[in-house]
Amino acid sequence: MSKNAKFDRAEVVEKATNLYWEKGYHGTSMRDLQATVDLRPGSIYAAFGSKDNLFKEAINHYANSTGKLLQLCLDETSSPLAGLKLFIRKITIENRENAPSDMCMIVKSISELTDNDNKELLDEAKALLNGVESRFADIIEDAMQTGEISSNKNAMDLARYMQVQIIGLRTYSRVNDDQTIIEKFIDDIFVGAPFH
Amino acid sequence: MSKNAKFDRAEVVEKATNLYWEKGYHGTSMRDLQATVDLRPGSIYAAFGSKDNLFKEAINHYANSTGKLLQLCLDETSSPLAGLKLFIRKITIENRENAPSDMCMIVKSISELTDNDNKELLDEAKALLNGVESRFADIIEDAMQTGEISSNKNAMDLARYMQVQIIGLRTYSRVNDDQTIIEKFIDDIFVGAPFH
DNA sequence: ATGTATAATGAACGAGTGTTCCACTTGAAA
DNA sequence: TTTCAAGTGGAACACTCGTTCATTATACAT
Repeated sequence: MSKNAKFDRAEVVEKATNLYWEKGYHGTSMRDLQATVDLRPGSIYAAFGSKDNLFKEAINHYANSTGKLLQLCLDETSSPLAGLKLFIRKITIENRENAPSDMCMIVKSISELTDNDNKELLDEAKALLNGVESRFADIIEDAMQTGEISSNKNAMDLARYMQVQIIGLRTYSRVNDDQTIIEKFIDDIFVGAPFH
Repeated sequence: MSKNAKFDRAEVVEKATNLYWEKGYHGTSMRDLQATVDLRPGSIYAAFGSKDNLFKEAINHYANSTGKLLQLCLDETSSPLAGLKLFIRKITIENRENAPSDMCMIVKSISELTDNDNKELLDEAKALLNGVESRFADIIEDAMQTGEISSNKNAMDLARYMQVQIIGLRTYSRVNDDQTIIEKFIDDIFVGAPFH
């Protein structure tokens, strides 16, 4: 063996994630990254291999953190739907000021990446968004089990509905960030047609 | 006087728009543009000034075309809401294969541009999206006049609701492009809570 | 036919891109 | 204390970026 006391990898990924999240894949240069994670190219490339690879690790870290936040919301509320609602409130309102961007990093990535130029990263982002959707479906099935939602509904349909509302709302909130309007919209999501 | 038989400016803007729409602002290089509009840098810079300026013209052209499409949909249907629904169907399903991207170019731009690095273009895009929203509000007010919608609803609220649904659905359709699901979703938009 | 103002061309500029390479440093094993 | 594989720093590479500008081509007025 030899030396192994390097930088804190988790911390580097966290910082890289925030930069990619803010500026997007194309808007972030390796020199931007080098500066914000305070590492020289040699170290970054030894640890992550390429800009693409670092991005992949970043977006996975993002999805992971978001998943943990969702679980936290479910744990501190009394029902699946209440947890879901708290989660939406957190990402659209409460965590807004500290977040690098108003929008979901996965959605931003899906929006800017193309099949022609960045197929691999795009597919990664799509897979992660699908992961979120099936997590939503699980939660909704829990809600059907407890009777919070009528059990003759289709969980996948509702999960999809949730997904569209959140994507739409977060993007919309970049143009109109009136907090009361956003809050009202969140309330309306849960009395929307698919739930009846 | 002297020479004035130049290239067709409208045609150049159209081609530039499609490229920006597909690849985004950062993903499109001036050399990409030079190739697709078949002009040398000198001509482009004489006519448009800069990459930013050309983008501004492109996104305005896009908003204009979309506005015309919406009007067309209203003209060939029997009610404001039917027109709106046809419009949504067109942009999400019918025009899909010919379009450079599944998503709305304005939304893509709002998603990728930042206040720090591209404030001017971002503000332009936001203004255009707000323009769409007030157009929606006008249409909804028409629908209230004809009794298609209860007139104790708030037109701005409904316009905002439409906006969020369209943004969410178009983005979502990039991950799941099952046509029957998209169609079902469009139907559901118009029986959604805000309409009752 | 000639002169002239304007448009189009494309080489070139400096700065920035992702990435590589190698000399240097480090710290655990011997 | 010596050894040496692994980690780090930073100059440099080949290329691309947005943009400029001197040159050449063009078409109208005379």
